[in-house]
Amino acid sequence: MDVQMAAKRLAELGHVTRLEIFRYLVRGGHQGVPVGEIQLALDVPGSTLSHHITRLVSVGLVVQRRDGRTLYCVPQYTELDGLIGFLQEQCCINEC
Amino acid sequence: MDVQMAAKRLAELGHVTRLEIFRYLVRGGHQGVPVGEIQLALDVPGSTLSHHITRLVSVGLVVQRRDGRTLYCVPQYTELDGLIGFLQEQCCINEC
DNA sequence: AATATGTTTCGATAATCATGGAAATATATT
DNA sequence: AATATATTTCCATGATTATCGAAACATATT
Repeated sequence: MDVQMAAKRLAELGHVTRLEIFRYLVRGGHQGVPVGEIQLALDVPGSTLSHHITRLVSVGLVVQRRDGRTLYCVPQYTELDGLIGFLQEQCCINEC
Repeated sequence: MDVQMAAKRLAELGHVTRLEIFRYLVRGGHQGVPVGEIQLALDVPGSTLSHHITRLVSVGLVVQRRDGRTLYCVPQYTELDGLIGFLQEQCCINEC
């Protein structure tokens, strides 16, 4: 992962609401969580929530899958791992 | 580390210039790097650089130490570790 | 086809952030 | 004290972001 992509992903996770959304998704597992369930759980207005999810999707941290009327949001564990790896590489040059 | 602090730190690292500054500091080691050296290395105008460093300091990712005329910027490895830990906890609930 | 449910897009407003030149501050040297 | 070096603060401008109600869109059910 290059530094631009890392920065973009860090920026998207760098917002409390989005970080909480992502956390909620990760806890939900690989099958994904419906947008409506996130809305209920985190108590965020639909339009605001949609905006934040769009941003997470735009950097590849979340993927959406539709099943009938419900849209499932699936956290991309691999991308998060990559981001963690990037930070660790930075850190470990002089530390680990 | 609570979610607010994590989000704040992620947000500050979520900017290419700041991420590059931090990377440069980490590679510089524990003794720290003078502001002027960062400026030279990354080719950022002084006022802009100062602004970004201030932000990194404001969330505890960098600490400054003065020696004569030069201000050394010291990356806080422990805080970065904590942030990485936070992300890993999120990730590992369903994955690792 | 009409209605209900789930989610997004639109649109407007307020807030925050990024940028960099010029001037100011702090410390050192002569 | 005058000058040089290192860095910041001030200031203004432009850009991006956050917020959320209302309306629109998509899919399902009756």
